[in-house]
Amino acid sequence: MTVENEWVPALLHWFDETKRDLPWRANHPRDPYHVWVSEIMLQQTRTETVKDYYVRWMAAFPTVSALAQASEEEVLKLWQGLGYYSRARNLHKAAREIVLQYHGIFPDTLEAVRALPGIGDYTAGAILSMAFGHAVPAVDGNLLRVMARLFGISDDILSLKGKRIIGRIAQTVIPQDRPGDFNEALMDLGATICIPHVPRCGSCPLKDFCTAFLENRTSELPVRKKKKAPTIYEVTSLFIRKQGALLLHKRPETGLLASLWELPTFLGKTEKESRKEAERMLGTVEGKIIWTHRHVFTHQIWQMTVYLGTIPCSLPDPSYVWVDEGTLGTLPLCGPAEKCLAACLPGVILTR
DNA sequence: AACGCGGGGGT
DNA sequence: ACCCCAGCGTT
Repeated sequence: MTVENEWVPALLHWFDETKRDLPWRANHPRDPYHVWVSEIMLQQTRTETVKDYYVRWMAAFPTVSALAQASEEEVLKLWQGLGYYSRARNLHKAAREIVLQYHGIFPDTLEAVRALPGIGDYTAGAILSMAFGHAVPAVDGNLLRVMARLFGISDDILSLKGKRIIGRIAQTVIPQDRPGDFNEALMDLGATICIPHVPRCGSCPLKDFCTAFLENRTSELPVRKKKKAPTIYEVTSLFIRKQGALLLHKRPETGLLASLWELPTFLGKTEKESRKEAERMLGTVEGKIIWTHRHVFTHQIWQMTVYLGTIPCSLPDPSYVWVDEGTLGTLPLCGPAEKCLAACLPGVILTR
């Protein structure tokens, strides 16, 4: 298969003229640690959201070894609110591997980078191309969307087949002298022009080459499978204070919101069911509702009711802890807890 | 291949 | 109400 690639110089020229000014693009040449952290933060996360987290992260953990020396709780605290918390745990784990196995020097081969926890095909390609100049495509949602439109590919872009077809084309056309710029140019184009719903084809540097534009198919491409509907849970949480301390629960080390702190929280199919479970675990629930909230995850919805609770005579297990209100700011809180406490404990510092 | 895993912004 | 975002790991 031959691939017409006259669009590549047009893309690179457009990138040279209009590339976005982002915190992780400040250094030249790019530092692999900086590229790595930014790419992990950007997984499934918008650029605007990442900016502030990235700046705070680099101030706290300026190098791989600084990150390796931090505690997991510090790392999670900086990640609080960003979501997909295994990303933070894997960054931390990988930093320790890099220190132990590579003397703190970021590895520069595809095999070694790809083997680090939290780094898949996309992130490996991004780091190798941007930090080391290797001709490896970074196949993310932007690249898949842009290429599907450019070449009129109607396979599901998230299927293995779709990714394989597009990845092969990208590997063929990626310029050996500017692989990192090529990947970033496609991301900028995907983020600002070739956007998901209604692309801004009028200002696209590739419109003369784009199958979807020329055939008026931009509304049909790319093809993606629909996601399944979330499960709805009724949730009872308890707000229990004792002498300036608040009863919190540390979530398990795996699963949803792993290792984050929350108000004691109990899920059920019905409100009554979740409240019964709260009673069984911690004793009396007072009738007073102090806060309600609908928290939407990707695949679950929590219909939450927070009650005032009485002080239990005993705690079920060591994951329940009385936390002094002055130290709440040092704990990584999960989203629902952070929102509830911001509303119910005005004036208490929740961020370090 | 399907699923779990967050949170927020856009339409 | 959806949709999607600079995806990865597990099953």
